[in-house]
Amino acid sequence: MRIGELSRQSGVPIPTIKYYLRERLLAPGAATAANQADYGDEHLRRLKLIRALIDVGGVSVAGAREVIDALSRDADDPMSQLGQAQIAISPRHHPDRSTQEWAETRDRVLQLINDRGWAIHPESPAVDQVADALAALTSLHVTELLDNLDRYADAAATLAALDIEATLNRPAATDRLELVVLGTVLGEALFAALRMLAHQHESYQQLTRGKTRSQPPPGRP
Amino acid sequence: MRIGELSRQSGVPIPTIKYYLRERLLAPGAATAANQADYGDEHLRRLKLIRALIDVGGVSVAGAREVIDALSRDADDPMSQLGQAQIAISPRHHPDRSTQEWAETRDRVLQLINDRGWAIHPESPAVDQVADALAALTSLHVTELLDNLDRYADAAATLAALDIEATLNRPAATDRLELVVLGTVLGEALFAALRMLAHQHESYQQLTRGKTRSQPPPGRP
DNA sequence: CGGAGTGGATAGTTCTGCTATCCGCTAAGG
DNA sequence: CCTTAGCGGATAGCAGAACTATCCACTCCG
Repeated sequence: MRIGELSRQSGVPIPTIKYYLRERLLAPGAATAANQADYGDEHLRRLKLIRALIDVGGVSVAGAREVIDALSRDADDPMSQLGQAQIAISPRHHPDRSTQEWAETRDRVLQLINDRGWAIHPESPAVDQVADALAALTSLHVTELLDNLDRYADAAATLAALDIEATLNRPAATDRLELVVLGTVLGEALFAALRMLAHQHESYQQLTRGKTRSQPPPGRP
Repeated sequence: MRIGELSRQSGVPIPTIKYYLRERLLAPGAATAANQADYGDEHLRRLKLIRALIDVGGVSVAGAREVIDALSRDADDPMSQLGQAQIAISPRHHPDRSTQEWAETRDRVLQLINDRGWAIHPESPAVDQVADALAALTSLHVTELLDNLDRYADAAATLAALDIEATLNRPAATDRLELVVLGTVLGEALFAALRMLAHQHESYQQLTRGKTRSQPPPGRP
Protein backbone atom coordinates (compact mmCIF):
# COMPACT_ATOMS: atom_id res chain seq x y z
CA MET A 1 0.00 0.00 0.00
CA ARG A 2 1.26 3.46 -0.84
CA ILE A 3 0.64 6.73 0.97
CA GLY A 4 -2.62 7.58 -0.76
CA GLU A 5 -4.20 4.30 0.20
CA LEU A 6 -2.88 4.63 3.76
CA SER A 7 -4.47 8.06 3.91
CA ARG A 8 -7.79 6.77 2.58
CA GLN A 9 -7.98 3.86 4.98
CA SER A 10 -6.95 5.84 8.04
CA GLY A 11 -8.74 9.10 7.30
CA VAL A 12 -5.55 11.01 7.93
CA PRO A 13 -4.60 13.56 5.21
CA ILE A 14 -1.44 12.83 3.23
CA PRO A 15 0.43 15.98 4.39
CA THR A 16 -0.27 14.97 7.97
CA ILE A 17 1.09 11.47 7.40
CA LYS A 18 4.20 13.04 5.90
CA TYR A 19 4.44 15.24 8.97
CA TYR A 20 4.23 12.22 11.27
CA LEU A 21 6.95 10.52 9.21
CA ARG A 22 9.15 13.60 9.61
CA GLU A 23 8.48 13.64 13.34
CA ARG A 24 9.36 9.95 13.55
CA LEU A 25 5.99 8.93 14.95
CA LEU A 26 5.57 6.60 12.03
CA ALA A 27 8.29 4.36 10.64
CA PRO A 28 9.13 4.89 6.94
CA GLY A 29 7.65 2.38 4.52
CA ALA A 30 9.77 -0.19 2.75
CA ALA A 31 11.38 1.54 -0.22
CA THR A 32 10.64 -0.15 -3.53
CA ALA A 33 12.31 2.48 -5.66
CA ALA A 34 13.95 5.87 -5.32
CA ASN A 35 10.66 7.59 -4.74
CA GLN A 36 8.26 4.78 -3.95
CA ALA A 37 7.61 3.10 -0.62
CA ASP A 38 5.29 0.39 0.58
CA TYR A 39 3.26 0.58 3.79
CA GLY A 40 1.69 -2.40 5.53
CA ASP A 41 -1.06 -3.05 8.02
CA GLU A 42 1.29 -2.29 10.89
CA HIS A 43 1.60 1.25 9.56
CA LEU A 44 -2.16 1.55 9.42
CA ARG A 45 -2.54 0.34 12.99
CA ARG A 46 0.22 2.61 14.19
CA LEU A 47 -1.50 5.53 12.53
CA LYS A 48 -4.75 4.69 14.29
CA LEU A 49 -2.87 4.43 17.55
CA ILE A 50 -1.29 7.84 17.02
CA ARG A 51 -4.64 9.46 16.26
CA ALA A 52 -6.24 7.80 19.27
CA LEU A 53 -3.49 9.04 21.58
CA ILE A 54 -3.69 12.57 20.16
CA ASP A 55 -7.41 13.04 19.47
CA VAL A 56 -8.96 10.95 22.22
CA GLY A 57 -6.24 10.89 24.85
CA GLY A 58 -5.21 14.51 24.39
CA VAL A 59 -1.52 13.59 24.24
CA SER A 60 0.80 15.94 22.33
CA VAL A 61 2.59 14.81 19.18
CA ALA A 62 5.89 14.73 21.06
CA GLY A 63 4.26 12.78 23.88
CA ALA A 64 2.80 10.27 21.44
CA ARG A 65 6.24 9.70 19.95
CA GLU A 66 7.69 9.03 23.39
CA VAL A 67 4.89 6.63 24.25
CA ILE A 68 5.49 4.74 21.01
CA ASP A 69 9.25 4.77 21.57
CA ALA A 70 8.76 3.39 25.06
CA LEU A 71 6.49 0.64 23.75
CA SER A 72 8.84 -0.40 20.98
CA ARG A 73 11.94 -0.58 23.11
CA ASP A 74 13.17 -4.02 24.05
CA ALA A 75 10.94 -5.33 26.80
CA ASP A 76 13.74 -6.28 29.16
CA ASP A 77 12.40 -3.95 31.83
CA PRO A 78 8.63 -3.46 31.54
CA MET A 79 8.42 -1.29 34.64
CA SER A 80 10.89 1.11 33.10
CA GLN A 81 8.90 1.15 29.88
CA LEU A 82 5.69 1.86 31.77
CA GLY A 83 7.46 4.62 33.66
CA GLN A 84 8.69 6.19 30.44
CA ALA A 85 5.21 6.03 28.96
CA GLN A 86 3.72 7.64 32.06
CA ILE A 87 6.29 10.42 31.86
CA ALA A 88 5.45 10.91 28.20
CA ILE A 89 1.75 11.44 28.84
CA SER A 90 2.27 13.73 31.81
CA PRO A 91 1.45 17.36 31.10
CA ARG A 92 4.33 19.66 30.31
CA HIS A 93 3.00 22.63 32.28
CA HIS A 94 2.38 22.37 35.98
CA PRO A 95 1.73 24.77 38.83
CA ASP A 96 4.42 26.20 41.05
CA ARG A 97 5.98 23.40 43.11
CA SER A 98 8.43 25.45 45.09
CA THR A 99 6.18 26.40 48.00
CA GLN A 100 6.34 24.96 51.48
CA GLU A 101 2.67 24.07 51.25
CA TRP A 102 3.23 21.97 48.15
CA ALA A 103 6.08 20.05 49.71
CA GLU A 104 3.88 19.17 52.67
CA THR A 105 1.09 18.06 50.37
CA ARG A 106 3.53 15.86 48.50
CA ASP A 107 4.62 14.28 51.74
CA ARG A 108 1.01 13.48 52.47
CA VAL A 109 0.81 11.74 49.12
CA LEU A 110 3.89 9.66 49.90
CA GLN A 111 2.27 8.83 53.22
CA LEU A 112 -0.88 7.66 51.45
CA ILE A 113 1.20 5.48 49.14
CA ASN A 114 3.03 4.06 52.12
CA ASP A 115 -0.17 3.37 54.04
CA ARG A 116 -1.52 1.44 51.11
CA GLY A 117 1.67 -0.48 50.63
CA TRP A 118 1.88 0.59 47.02
CA ALA A 119 5.16 -0.09 45.25
CA ILE A 120 5.78 3.26 43.57
CA HIS A 121 8.94 4.85 42.33
CA PRO A 122 9.18 8.11 44.32
CA GLU A 123 10.18 10.04 41.20
CA SER A 124 7.07 9.03 39.29
CA PRO A 125 5.41 12.13 37.82
CA ALA A 126 2.06 10.84 39.05
CA VAL A 127 3.11 11.53 42.64
CA ASP A 128 3.66 15.19 41.79
CA GLN A 129 0.42 15.35 39.85
CA VAL A 130 -1.57 14.07 42.81
CA ALA A 131 0.15 16.69 44.92
CA ASP A 132 -0.68 19.39 42.35
CA ALA A 133 -4.37 18.54 42.47
CA LEU A 134 -4.51 18.30 46.25
CA ALA A 135 -2.56 21.54 46.70
CA ALA A 136 -4.88 23.36 44.31
CA LEU A 137 -7.95 22.09 46.15
CA THR A 138 -6.43 23.07 49.48
CA SER A 139 -5.60 26.59 48.37
CA LEU A 140 -9.18 26.97 47.16
CA HIS A 141 -10.41 25.73 50.56
CA VAL A 142 -12.21 22.83 48.99
CA THR A 143 -11.70 20.12 51.56
CA GLU A 144 -14.49 17.79 50.49
CA LEU A 145 -12.38 15.95 47.97
CA LEU A 146 -9.52 15.59 50.42
CA ASP A 147 -11.88 13.91 52.85
CA ASN A 148 -12.80 11.43 50.15
CA LEU A 149 -9.22 10.85 49.04
CA ASP A 150 -9.17 7.30 50.35
CA ARG A 151 -12.30 6.42 48.42
CA TYR A 152 -10.76 7.90 45.30
CA ALA A 153 -7.70 5.75 45.87
CA ASP A 154 -9.93 2.72 46.40
CA ALA A 155 -11.68 3.33 43.10
CA ALA A 156 -8.36 3.87 41.33
CA ALA A 157 -7.04 0.61 42.76
CA THR A 158 -10.19 -1.23 41.67
CA LEU A 159 -9.94 -0.01 38.10
CA ALA A 160 -6.20 -0.64 37.93
CA ALA A 161 -6.66 -4.20 39.17
CA LEU A 162 -9.33 -4.65 36.52
CA ASP A 163 -7.04 -3.29 33.81
CA ILE A 164 -4.06 -5.42 34.77
CA GLU A 165 -6.20 -8.50 35.15
CA ALA A 166 -7.50 -7.94 31.64
CA THR A 167 -3.95 -8.10 30.30
CA LEU A 168 -3.39 -11.65 31.54
CA ASN A 169 -5.02 -13.14 28.47
CA ARG A 170 -2.41 -11.55 26.26
CA PRO A 171 0.54 -13.88 25.85
CA ALA A 172 3.21 -11.41 24.73
CA ALA A 173 4.70 -9.00 27.24
CA THR A 174 4.75 -6.31 24.54
CA ASP A 175 1.03 -6.65 24.01
CA ARG A 176 0.40 -6.53 27.73
CA LEU A 177 2.34 -3.32 28.14
CA GLU A 178 0.58 -1.72 25.21
CA LEU A 179 -2.71 -2.63 26.80
CA VAL A 180 -1.70 -1.04 30.08
CA VAL A 181 -0.68 2.14 28.31
CA LEU A 182 -3.86 2.23 26.25
CA GLY A 183 -5.77 1.55 29.44
CA THR A 184 -4.09 4.54 31.02
CA VAL A 185 -4.60 6.97 28.15
CA LEU A 186 -7.84 5.89 26.47
CA GLY A 187 -9.22 4.40 29.67
CA GLU A 188 -8.75 7.74 31.35
CA ALA A 189 -10.61 9.55 28.58
CA LEU A 190 -13.34 6.95 28.75
CA PHE A 191 -13.63 7.14 32.49
CA ALA A 192 -13.60 10.93 32.59
CA ALA A 193 -16.50 11.04 30.15
CA LEU A 194 -18.43 8.40 32.07
CA ARG A 195 -17.85 10.38 35.22
CA MET A 196 -19.28 13.50 33.62
CA LEU A 197 -22.39 11.54 32.70
CA ALA A 198 -22.66 10.21 36.25
CA HIS A 199 -22.21 13.73 37.64
CA GLN A 200 -25.03 14.88 35.44
CA HIS A 201 -27.31 12.11 36.58
CA GLU A 202 -26.49 12.48 40.25
CA SER A 203 -26.93 16.25 40.13
CA TYR A 204 -30.31 15.81 38.53
CA GLN A 205 -31.31 13.23 41.12
CA GLN A 206 -30.26 15.55 43.89
CA LEU A 207 -32.12 18.52 42.45
CA THR A 208 -35.37 16.64 42.04
CA ARG A 209 -35.19 14.80 45.35
CA GLY A 210 -38.36 15.27 47.36
CA LYS A 211 -40.36 16.37 44.36
CA THR A 212 -43.67 14.49 44.09
CA ARG A 213 -43.22 13.29 40.55
CA SER A 214 -40.30 12.92 38.27
CA GLN A 215 -39.56 15.70 35.83
CA PRO A 216 -38.40 15.62 32.22
CA PRO A 217 -34.64 15.60 31.60
CA PRO A 218 -32.76 18.91 31.85
CA GLY A 219 -33.16 21.45 29.12
CA ARG A 220 -29.55 21.95 28.15
CA PRO A 221 -26.76 19.40 27.94
CA MET B 1 -4.70 45.55 46.92
CA ARG B 2 -3.19 46.61 43.62
CA ILE B 3 -1.90 44.48 40.79
CA GLY B 4 1.61 44.03 42.15
CA GLU B 5 0.33 42.65 45.44
CA LEU B 6 -2.14 40.41 43.62
CA SER B 7 0.73 39.08 41.54
CA ARG B 8 2.89 38.46 44.61
CA GLN B 9 0.17 36.62 46.53
CA SER B 10 -0.93 34.51 43.60
CA GLY B 11 2.43 33.85 42.01
CA VAL B 12 1.04 34.91 38.64
CA PRO B 13 3.20 37.44 36.71
CA ILE B 14 1.72 40.90 36.21
CA PRO B 15 1.63 40.69 32.38
CA THR B 16 -0.28 37.44 32.68
CA ILE B 17 -2.81 38.98 35.03
CA LYS B 18 -3.25 41.82 32.54
CA TYR B 19 -3.75 39.21 29.83
CA TYR B 20 -6.44 37.48 31.89
CA LEU B 21 -8.14 40.84 32.44
CA ARG B 22 -8.10 41.45 28.69
CA GLU B 23 -9.52 38.00 28.07
CA ARG B 24 -12.25 38.62 30.65
CA LEU B 25 -11.29 35.72 32.85
CA LEU B 26 -10.83 38.11 35.70
CA ALA B 27 -13.17 40.98 36.53
CA PRO B 28 -11.56 44.43 36.56
CA GLY B 29 -10.73 45.85 39.98
CA ALA B 30 -12.67 48.73 41.47
CA ALA B 31 -11.25 51.90 39.93
CA THR B 32 -10.01 54.39 42.50
CA ALA B 33 -8.48 56.80 40.00
CA ALA B 34 -7.80 57.10 36.29
CA ASN B 35 -4.99 54.59 36.44
CA GLN B 36 -5.46 52.90 39.76
CA ALA B 37 -7.67 49.97 40.67
CA ASP B 38 -8.29 47.96 43.77
CA TYR B 39 -8.48 44.17 43.87
CA GLY B 40 -9.97 42.13 46.70
CA ASP B 41 -9.76 38.62 48.02
CA GLU B 42 -12.34 37.49 45.51
CA HIS B 43 -9.91 38.42 42.74
CA LEU B 44 -7.17 36.43 44.43
CA ARG B 45 -9.38 33.37 44.74
CA ARG B 46 -10.58 33.70 41.18
CA LEU B 47 -6.98 33.85 40.03
CA LYS B 48 -6.17 30.68 41.94
CA LEU B 49 -9.23 29.05 40.41
CA ILE B 50 -8.11 30.05 36.92
CA ARG B 51 -4.61 28.69 37.44
CA ALA B 52 -5.97 25.45 38.89
CA LEU B 53 -8.28 24.95 35.91
CA ILE B 54 -5.47 25.70 33.44
CA ASP B 55 -2.40 24.16 35.09
CA VAL B 56 -3.91 21.23 36.94
CA GLY B 57 -7.07 20.57 34.98
CA GLY B 58 -5.53 21.20 31.58
CA VAL B 59 -8.41 23.43 30.50
CA SER B 60 -7.70 26.08 27.87
CA VAL B 61 -7.93 29.78 28.66
CA ALA B 62 -11.09 30.06 26.60
CA GLY B 63 -12.51 27.01 28.36
CA ALA B 64 -11.70 28.45 31.77
CA ARG B 65 -13.56 31.63 30.87
CA GLU B 66 -16.62 29.65 29.85
CA VAL B 67 -16.52 27.62 33.04
CA ILE B 68 -16.34 30.78 35.10
CA ASP B 69 -19.09 32.41 33.06
CA ALA B 70 -21.29 29.38 33.59
CA LEU B 71 -20.65 29.44 37.33
CA SER B 72 -21.38 33.13 37.70
CA ARG B 73 -24.62 33.12 35.76
CA ASP B 74 -27.83 33.32 37.74
CA ALA B 75 -28.45 29.95 39.28
CA ASP B 76 -32.01 29.61 38.10
CA ASP B 77 -31.16 26.48 36.17
CA PRO B 78 -28.27 24.58 37.74
CA MET B 79 -28.50 21.69 35.28
CA SER B 80 -28.01 24.11 32.41
CA GLN B 81 -25.04 25.66 34.17
CA LEU B 82 -23.50 22.26 34.73
CA GLY B 83 -24.07 21.43 31.08
CA GLN B 84 -22.41 24.64 29.95
CA ALA B 85 -19.44 23.96 32.21
CA GLN B 86 -19.13 20.43 30.85
CA ILE B 87 -19.20 21.77 27.30
CA ALA B 88 -16.51 24.28 28.22
CA ILE B 89 -14.09 21.66 29.49
CA SER B 90 -14.66 19.30 26.60
CA PRO B 91 -11.75 19.12 24.17
CA ARG B 92 -11.99 21.16 20.99
CA HIS B 93 -10.44 18.52 18.73
CA HIS B 94 -12.01 15.13 18.35
CA PRO B 95 -11.69 12.19 15.99
CA ASP B 96 -13.82 11.74 12.91
CA ARG B 97 -17.43 11.15 13.93
CA SER B 98 -18.94 10.68 10.52
CA THR B 99 -18.38 6.94 10.14
CA GLN B 100 -21.04 4.29 10.40
CA GLU B 101 -18.98 2.52 13.03
CA TRP B 102 -18.94 5.59 15.25
CA ALA B 103 -22.69 6.05 15.01
CA GLU B 104 -23.21 2.45 16.12
CA THR B 105 -20.82 2.91 19.01
CA ARG B 106 -22.71 6.00 20.07
CA ASP B 107 -25.95 4.07 20.02
CA ARG B 108 -24.36 1.53 22.33
CA VAL B 109 -23.51 4.35 24.70
CA LEU B 110 -27.09 5.60 24.67
CA GLN B 111 -28.15 2.03 25.37
CA LEU B 112 -25.82 1.87 28.35
CA ILE B 113 -27.24 5.12 29.68
CA ASN B 114 -30.73 3.81 29.21
CA ASP B 115 -29.97 0.48 30.91
CA ARG B 116 -28.66 2.32 33.91
CA GLY B 117 -31.60 4.66 34.05
CA TRP B 118 -29.33 7.66 33.92
CA ALA B 119 -31.00 11.00 33.28
CA ILE B 120 -28.71 12.43 30.60
CA HIS B 121 -29.30 15.08 28.01
CA PRO B 122 -28.64 13.28 24.72
CA GLU B 123 -26.66 16.24 23.38
CA SER B 124 -24.21 16.18 26.24
CA PRO B 125 -20.65 16.20 24.88
CA ALA B 126 -19.75 13.44 27.33
CA VAL B 127 -21.88 10.99 25.33
CA ASP B 128 -19.79 11.67 22.24
CA GLN B 129 -16.58 11.46 24.21
CA VAL B 130 -17.45 8.03 25.54
CA ALA B 131 -18.20 7.00 21.97
CA ASP B 132 -14.86 8.43 20.80
CA ALA B 133 -12.94 6.36 23.33
CA LEU B 134 -14.89 3.18 22.65
CA ALA B 135 -14.61 3.59 18.88
CA ALA B 136 -10.85 4.12 19.13
CA LEU B 137 -10.46 1.02 21.26
CA THR B 138 -12.59 -0.99 18.87
CA SER B 139 -10.64 0.08 15.81
CA LEU B 140 -7.43 -0.95 17.60
CA HIS B 141 -9.03 -4.31 18.39
CA VAL B 142 -8.64 -3.75 22.10
CA THR B 143 -11.78 -5.36 23.45
CA GLU B 144 -10.67 -5.81 27.04
CA LEU B 145 -11.82 -2.36 28.13
CA LEU B 146 -15.14 -2.79 26.38
CA ASP B 147 -15.75 -5.96 28.35
CA ASN B 148 -15.16 -4.03 31.55
CA LEU B 149 -17.29 -1.08 30.51
CA ASP B 150 -19.95 -1.81 33.10
CA ARG B 151 -17.41 -1.87 35.87
CA TYR B 152 -16.04 1.42 34.64
CA ALA B 153 -19.52 2.85 34.75
CA ASP B 154 -19.99 1.45 38.25
CA ALA B 155 -16.83 3.15 39.44
CA ALA B 156 -17.86 6.41 37.76
CA ALA B 157 -21.25 6.24 39.45
CA THR B 158 -19.64 5.57 42.82
CA LEU B 159 -17.33 8.55 42.56
CA ALA B 160 -20.06 10.81 41.25
CA ALA B 161 -22.35 9.85 44.12
CA LEU B 162 -19.51 10.61 46.51
CA ASP B 163 -18.92 14.00 44.90
CA ILE B 164 -22.55 15.02 44.94
CA GLU B 165 -23.04 13.81 48.47
CA ALA B 166 -20.11 15.94 49.53
CA THR B 167 -21.87 19.04 48.22
CA LEU B 168 -24.82 18.62 50.56
CA ASN B 169 -23.03 20.40 53.37
CA ARG B 170 -22.76 23.54 51.29
CA PRO B 171 -25.81 25.72 51.85
CA ALA B 172 -25.65 27.91 48.73
CA ALA B 173 -26.55 26.42 45.36
CA THR B 174 -23.74 28.44 43.77
CA ASP B 175 -21.19 26.85 46.06
CA ARG B 176 -22.59 23.44 45.36
CA LEU B 177 -22.30 23.87 41.62
CA GLU B 178 -18.77 25.19 41.90
CA LEU B 179 -17.89 22.13 43.91
CA VAL B 180 -19.33 19.82 41.28
CA VAL B 181 -17.35 21.57 38.56
CA LEU B 182 -14.17 21.50 40.60
CA GLY B 183 -14.87 17.87 41.34
CA THR B 184 -15.13 17.24 37.64
CA VAL B 185 -12.00 19.09 36.58
CA LEU B 186 -9.61 18.80 39.51
CA GLY B 187 -11.12 15.52 40.66
CA GLU B 188 -10.42 14.10 37.25
CA ALA B 189 -6.80 15.19 37.35
CA LEU B 190 -6.51 13.78 40.85
CA PHE B 191 -8.11 10.50 39.91
CA ALA B 192 -6.06 10.11 36.73
CA ALA B 193 -2.85 10.51 38.71
CA LEU B 194 -4.01 8.09 41.38
CA ARG B 195 -4.88 5.63 38.68
CA MET B 196 -1.40 5.89 37.21
CA LEU B 197 0.04 5.09 40.62
CA ALA B 198 -2.30 2.13 40.97
CA HIS B 199 -1.36 0.92 37.50
CA GLN B 200 2.28 1.06 38.51
CA HIS B 201 1.66 -0.89 41.68
CA GLU B 202 -0.52 -3.51 40.03
CA SER B 203 1.92 -3.99 37.17
CA TYR B 204 4.72 -4.50 39.62
CA GLN B 205 2.65 -6.97 41.62
CA GLN B 206 1.84 -8.87 38.49
CA LEU B 207 5.45 -8.98 37.33
CA THR B 208 6.79 -10.29 40.62
CA ARG B 209 3.98 -12.76 41.20
CA GLY B 210 5.33 -16.24 41.80
CA LYS B 211 8.79 -14.98 42.58
CA THR B 212 10.18 -16.42 45.85
CA ARG B 213 11.07 -13.15 47.47
CA SER B 214 10.07 -9.60 46.87
CA GLN B 215 12.31 -7.42 44.76
CA PRO B 216 13.34 -3.79 45.17
CA PRO B 217 11.11 -1.15 43.53
CA PRO B 218 11.50 -0.55 39.81
CA GLY B 219 14.58 1.25 38.54
CA ARG B 220 12.95 4.08 36.66
CA PRO B 221 9.74 5.96 37.46
C1' DC C 1 9.46 66.52 44.02
C1' DG C 2 11.10 62.33 42.25
C1' DG C 3 11.16 57.66 41.34
C1' DA C 4 8.84 53.22 41.78
C1' DG C 5 4.69 51.41 40.53
C1' DT C 6 0.03 51.47 37.85
C1' DG C 7 -3.52 50.68 34.27
C1' DG C 8 -4.36 50.42 29.53
C1' DA C 9 -3.07 49.67 24.79
C1' DT C 10 -0.49 47.60 21.18
C1' DA C 11 2.89 44.75 19.29
C1' DG C 12 5.96 40.89 19.42
C1' DT C 13 7.39 36.03 20.66
C1' DT C 14 7.40 31.08 21.04
C1' DC C 15 5.46 26.73 20.43
C1' DT C 16 2.49 23.46 18.31
C1' DG C 17 0.32 21.08 14.75
C1' DC C 18 -0.45 21.03 10.71
C1' DT C 19 -0.73 22.73 5.16
C1' DA C 20 1.01 24.12 0.79
C1' DT C 21 4.15 24.09 -2.76
C1' DC C 22 7.75 22.52 -5.53
C1' DC C 23 10.59 19.08 -7.87
C1' DG C 24 12.29 15.19 -10.07
C1' DC C 25 10.68 10.65 -10.55
C1' DT C 26 7.75 6.34 -11.17
C1' DA C 27 4.16 3.56 -12.75
C1' DA C 28 0.12 2.40 -15.21
C1' DG C 29 -3.27 3.14 -19.03
C1' DG C 30 -3.83 3.83 -23.86
C1' DC D 1 6.29 4.73 -26.19
C1' DC D 2 4.05 8.59 -24.28
C1' DT D 3 1.32 10.91 -21.17
C1' DT D 4 -0.30 11.90 -16.75
C1' DA D 5 -1.83 10.99 -12.10
C1' DG D 6 0.39 10.05 -8.10
C1' DC D 7 4.67 9.59 -5.12
C1' DG D 8 8.65 10.76 -1.88
C1' DG D 9 11.19 14.14 0.08
C1' DA D 10 12.34 18.83 1.26
C1' DT D 11 11.29 23.42 2.44
C1' DA D 12 8.38 27.08 3.55
C1' DG D 13 4.22 28.97 5.28
C1' DC D 14 0.24 29.46 8.40
C1' DA D 15 -3.11 29.89 12.22
C1' DG D 16 -4.12 29.58 16.98
C1' DA D 17 -2.82 29.61 21.79
C1' DA D 18 -0.71 31.63 25.66
C1' DC D 19 1.81 34.51 27.03
C1' DT D 20 5.61 38.61 27.18
C1' DA D 21 7.51 43.17 26.25
C1' DT D 22 7.23 47.94 25.55
C1' DC D 23 5.33 52.30 25.82
C1' DC D 24 2.94 56.08 27.94
C1' DA D 25 0.65 59.12 30.81
C1' DC D 26 -0.39 59.17 35.36
C1' DT D 27 -0.45 58.57 40.60
C1' DC D 28 1.03 57.49 44.99
C1' DC D 29 4.41 57.52 48.68
C1' DG D 30 8.30 58.95 51.17
